[in-house]
Amino acid sequence: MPTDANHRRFKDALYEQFARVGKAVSAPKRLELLDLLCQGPRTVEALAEEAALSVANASQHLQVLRAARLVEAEKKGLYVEYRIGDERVCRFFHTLRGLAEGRIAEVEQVTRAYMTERGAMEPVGGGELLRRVRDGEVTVLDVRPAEEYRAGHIPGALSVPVTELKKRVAELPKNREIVAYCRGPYCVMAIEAVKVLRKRGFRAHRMEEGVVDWRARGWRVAQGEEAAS
Amino acid sequence: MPTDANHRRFKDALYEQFARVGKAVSAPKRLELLDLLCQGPRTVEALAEEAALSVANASQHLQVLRAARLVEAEKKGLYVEYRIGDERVCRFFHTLRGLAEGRIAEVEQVTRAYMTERGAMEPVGGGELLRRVRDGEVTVLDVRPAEEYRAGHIPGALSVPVTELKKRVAELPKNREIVAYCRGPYCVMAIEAVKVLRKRGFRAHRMEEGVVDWRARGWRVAQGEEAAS
DNA sequence: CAAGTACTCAACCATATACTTGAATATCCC
DNA sequence: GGGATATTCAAGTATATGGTTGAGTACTTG
Repeated sequence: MPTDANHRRFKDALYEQFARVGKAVSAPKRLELLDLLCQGPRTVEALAEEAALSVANASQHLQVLRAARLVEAEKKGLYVEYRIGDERVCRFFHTLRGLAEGRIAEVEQVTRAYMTERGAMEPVGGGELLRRVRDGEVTVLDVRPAEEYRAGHIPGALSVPVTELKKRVAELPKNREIVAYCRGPYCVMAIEAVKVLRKRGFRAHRMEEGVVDWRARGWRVAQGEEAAS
Repeated sequence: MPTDANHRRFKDALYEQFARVGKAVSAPKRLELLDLLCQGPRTVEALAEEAALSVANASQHLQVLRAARLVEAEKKGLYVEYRIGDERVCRFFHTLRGLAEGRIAEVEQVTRAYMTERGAMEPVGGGELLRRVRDGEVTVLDVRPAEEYRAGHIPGALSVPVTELKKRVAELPKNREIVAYCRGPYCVMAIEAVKVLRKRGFRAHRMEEGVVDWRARGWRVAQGEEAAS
């Protein structure tokens, strides 16, 4: 029997399976959806809205992601809730993103251009800031939408979506340093929040890391509403 | 100014850059090339041969990988040597493969079918075996082609390509346990080697892990010829 | 059961992609 | 310089893919 031909067939079959994952992350919009889903489960409509897609198109992309087993869908009454398949999927996405950041110069160019135009401050972050956040030395603000906070947040963080920040600024302690975070390094919500806070005299900083990075470090992630104050 | 539209443009540009990496790993053959390159640098011809591609086609795939900055090319006289861009690229490939293994059932089906047909033995491996290999408690055999051994091998391993094994079996110590490794879990060279060795009365085992896994653990990888005995 | 909502399906179009074939380029060796 | 070799380029083809539009399905609510 032609064992060489068999070997070729096996390899082809194997890499074809691996490529299912590759194909799933080969479209920009699917990466955006995946990124969003790493922040928490969502309905098709919500995803379409946030990624600037038609609902039908979003649905199709989600089915591709589902076929590659990267995301899962669950029918909840009238809605279909999509969620990330498991923790490793987010890790994988982050690995891909990190690789692109490290090796594709255009990534930095594109972000730098946008961030400076937006007047983004130094993207404070890194180990020291993370440690202070973890040890509770600062007031931590989660400025993402409330559902994302509920799906998972840094323990001790207050949920103040950036859209409500101006209204609720009185709730914040004036004398303590504030660290705001959102979805990650490319998310502008925390940048916006810091701008607002500084204008009002707070000592505020932005943390680049998001919940996924937090979890990746093996630190605990809290779920649900914030504890009563 | 329409800052919302700008934001959309930024996101689109950003995810498009990330997708360059995704697109690069969306074709089975490119994944195979990447896998081979993780074992060591090679010429276009050698890659085409091993991946069962025409030279022109291999060249085109390699250019796609290069455009995504995953591999690098260097002209060496008449040949062009392709190599992995950096360590992280191999890690990324391994992450992708691991994700596919963990989440796509077909991967296991396909391998199980082929492995049992080939009469593969239990895929011994895991922490304990790795430890014994690292601590030099067994004779370690690198059964890949000699160039791959030269590009990087487990310290202390002997280079005995599976193609030469039968001729050179006399060089091996009869009383010590032997552990053979090759490119990784889907590579059949070590399986073949173990089969040959056991038939000749050696106590031989296969290790699933390859050099990339070894390096990923932060252990030292040796390069060049083996030390004179 | 009728109306409304959230999602999926089917058909369609434009473009992108994998692969082939044959020619062009670059380098080495004589 | 001329011939041989390794790689890339260019053109062509069949198929796959991302996106649109409009109809279909499944569930909820009145």
